[in-house]
Amino acid sequence: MKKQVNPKELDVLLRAAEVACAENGARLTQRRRQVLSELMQSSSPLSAYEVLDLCNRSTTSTMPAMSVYRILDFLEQQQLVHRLSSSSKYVSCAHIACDHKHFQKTHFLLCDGCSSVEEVDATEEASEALEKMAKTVGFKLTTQQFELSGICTTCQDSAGEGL
Amino acid sequence: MKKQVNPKELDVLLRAAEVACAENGARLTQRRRQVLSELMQSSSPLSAYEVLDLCNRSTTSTMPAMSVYRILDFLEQQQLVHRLSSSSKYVSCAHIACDHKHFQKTHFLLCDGCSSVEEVDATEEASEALEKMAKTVGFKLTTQQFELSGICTTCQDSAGEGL
DNA sequence: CGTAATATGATATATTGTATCCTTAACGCT
DNA sequence: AGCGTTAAGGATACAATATATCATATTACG
Repeated sequence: MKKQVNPKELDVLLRAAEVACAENGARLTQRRRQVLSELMQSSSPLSAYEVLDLCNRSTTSTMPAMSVYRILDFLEQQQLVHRLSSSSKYVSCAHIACDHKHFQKTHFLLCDGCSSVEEVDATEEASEALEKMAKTVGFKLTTQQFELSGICTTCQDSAGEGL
Repeated sequence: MKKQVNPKELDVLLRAAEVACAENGARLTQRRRQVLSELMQSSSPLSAYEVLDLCNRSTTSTMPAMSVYRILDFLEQQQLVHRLSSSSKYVSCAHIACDHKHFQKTHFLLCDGCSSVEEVDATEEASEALEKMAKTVGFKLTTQQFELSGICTTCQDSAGEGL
């Protein structure tokens, strides 16, 4: 399970996100911050409309769905959130506050049990094996980012117990 | 580019599909055959509604969208078609007429250029590398099937020419 | 300040996918 | 063949996801 972030951690993350945007000549506006914040606080991926509901619950003004999609697109471009195509949901990037770089080789491990998502880097080994695989049919890979289903440690452990 | 199937090849494929269903105690009904047939004849993935339109264009009676989804689900269970989650589209399986077995380790190479799809088996090497990668964060993979973007041979070749 | 670029609001609509209830077709059995 | 059971498909409604477009507001910056 993805751990909950406390207010202090959240603040650190949001500041880091702001810096990251600034470095790209972009701005982390109030709305964008709000959307990102909701995703950061969620222990599992959220749909665009779930994000919308959370945003509109926590403020007086109401945001249209269109804005959420626009903002999610923006945040995705900034590598601050990732879209999971297998579920049409969004997660905040796990590497916002560290100096981690994305090389288009990030993978997502989706837990069948608790819906949590683990973001991992491709190993050189895996990456090369996939490129080689593609090469056998003449394909030249442009991106490597995919979603693998499985069972996380927590759910593996709890499977034996209780029920 | 996926090659076009001629009527004779199509017939062979459909017969093989019929046999495959029978082996599972399932039936390839007229409607299911129709849906599968449309997918087999398409050189690129089709959305459910594209399939629907093709079906309703080629017959007098009209099928509701619900039926297409039901049938696509059925065909997917029978491993006769695959759903590409990155585009919400469907392709017919490349291994209907051969004795190929699916081990939940089929991958799809999606060409950015021509939208064609190549279905390939995971190599042992890639599969193991991915399992190992997952294991480093305690994940146990349940399925391995994903979609990789790239450029196919044809599009690579034509990129240098012409324009 | 004025203006261009960026961001957001508002509204409409397209696309993808499900729920539900009912009718029809196939199958298994005496 | 007749009958009950199950599987398949039709009809309708609607939910969820996503985009197009035009108007307004905010920001950057000369």
